[in-house]
Order: sequence, then structure tokens, then C-alpha cells
Amino acid sequence: MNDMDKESKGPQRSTRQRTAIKRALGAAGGFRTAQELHDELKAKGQRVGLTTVYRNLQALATAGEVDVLRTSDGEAIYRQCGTGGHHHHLVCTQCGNSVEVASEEIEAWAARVAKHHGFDPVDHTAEVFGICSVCSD
Amino acid sequence: MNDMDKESKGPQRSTRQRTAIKRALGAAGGFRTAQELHDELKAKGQRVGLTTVYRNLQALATAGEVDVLRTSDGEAIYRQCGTGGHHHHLVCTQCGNSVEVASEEIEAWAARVAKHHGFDPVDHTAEVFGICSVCSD
DNA sequence: TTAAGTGCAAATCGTTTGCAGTTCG
DNA sequence: CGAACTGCAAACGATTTGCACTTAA
Repeated sequence: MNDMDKESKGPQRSTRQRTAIKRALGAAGGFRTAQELHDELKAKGQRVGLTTVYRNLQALATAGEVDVLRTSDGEAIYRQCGTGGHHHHLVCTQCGNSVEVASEEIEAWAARVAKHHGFDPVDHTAEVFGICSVCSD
Repeated sequence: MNDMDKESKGPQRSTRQRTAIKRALGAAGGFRTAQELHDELKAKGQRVGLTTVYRNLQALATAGEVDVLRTSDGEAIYRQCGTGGHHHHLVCTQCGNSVEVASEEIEAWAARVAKHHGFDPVDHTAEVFGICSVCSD
């Protein structure tokens, strides 16, 4: 098995469904579950199978075009991100809206903590959850 | 700090099963899924239903006696933690072993980021994954 | 005694897969 | 045409729940 490729597994064809999914996720501007996205597409009159939504989201994530997070109850949530590089998020737990946050601070902290305990750092997570100003009104 | 409100939902009786689960998780010294714990108990000759493992792990988590994280594929992993307060983790992705890490730095960062974007901070995650010295040899 | 706790089997629920039909290039 | 892609239905795997039975206090 050779799945070491990170950014080289993107989709290869352009289809109506994939376009719709990417557009919908982009328009969302925040994190969405596959099912939410599927519902939003349906509401817009776009006919896309739930399976296809899952498959494309996965493919896009593998290709590095979208970010994937896990809610506290294990559901996968996806977001189309602007910056290709590594970053973290500030997510509204109410509406899913989010802000990308870059932080040297966190990277340094992760590296330092790992090194200090003799770990070979591989990865780290750091997300902030809260209620955005729109939702708290 | 007042985390007494969160620790008030603990179990009320002492049972053979609960004791076994707590002991096994304590002996593990790192993160374990409910199923792994169930297997380890079985291997030790302890008779505990998988359902019971799930229920107790959940109860202990609610009571604040164990920490819960999610693996990248959505599985819940549990760990018995020494410090009752809030903290983060450095986890070996190979053996599940982990170190508790307290960090004012992260708390401050989370609060600052949230405030800066007009969010009412609710929670945050920050875990570092890597390979521990034992596993990297 | 009696409510909390347990365990099995069945039910959920998000997600994945088999497979036949469709479509991009 | 042929490999990708799609979608439905069935399969999956982790977790939860209904319910009758145990057991701690």
C-alpha cells in the first residue's frame, strides 16, 4: 500500500456534482458535515447523491483542498480553506462559521512539548470553539 | 476556578465491573478505545460486557475522571488523568502512551483568538501527536 | 427492598462499499 | 470506447438503547 502521497490524490475529472459540492462548501464559509452539505444542495435544487458528497469530500480532503475536523461526537466536518498551508480554526459551534487562524505560537509550542518529552513530533491539533457574535445576539 | 459543577455527575455505586474498568485504564497509562479496554479486560479474565465498558467510560468522562479524545477516524479514546484540571496531551500514535501537558500559553492563545474575532470562547482542543522514544527505536 | 448497574440483542447513525448504469475526455 | 464517476441499496463499525435480570447499600 502506498498512500504516502498527500497532495497528489485529487480527483481527475470535472463533473456537475463535484462542481456543485465545491461551490456549496465554498459558499458555506464554514464547517459543514457531509449531510448538511447534501441538504443544502438539495435545497438549492442540485441533485447530488449523499454517497457522492461523501466521496468527493474525502477526495478533496486527501487532495488538501479542504480541511477536516471532528466534532466532539465524532462527526466529520469539512471546510474549504483559503490558505493551503497549515493553520488552525476558530469555529462557531452554533452556525459552523469559522475563521482560519495561523499561529507560529502553536507550532512552536507543539515542537517544544514533543522534544521535551523525547517524542518525534508528527502532528498536532489546536482548534478553538465558541459562539460567534452573530449567534450570541 | 470552579469545576465542581462538572464533576457532579459521577457514578453512585461501586461495582466489580467499574473497579475493573478504572483499574485497567489506569494500568494502561495512555489512551485506549472502549473496545481495546474490553479486550484487555477479557484477556485478564475479567468478565465485563462491552456495553458496560462504554457506559462507564462515558460516566467517568462526564464526571471528569477521564479524558476523551477523538482519533482522526472518529473513534473515541479514553485516558485516566492524574490532574483534575484542564490540560492537553502529547500522544504516541504508535502505542497510545501519553503525557499530560498543562499550558497557560494555550489557554491564553485560545482566549485571545476568540476575543479578537468577537467569539465567546467555549472550549478548545490542543493535542500533540508523535512517536515516543520507546517506539522510535 | 429497590434503585443503580449490568448485559445481551436489537436499533442507531454516520460512513463505506458493491455494482450496474452514466458521463467525461 | 474506456476509465472515472455517480447513485442506490446493502454493508459496516462504533456506539446507544430497550428490557429483563443482578446486586450494592
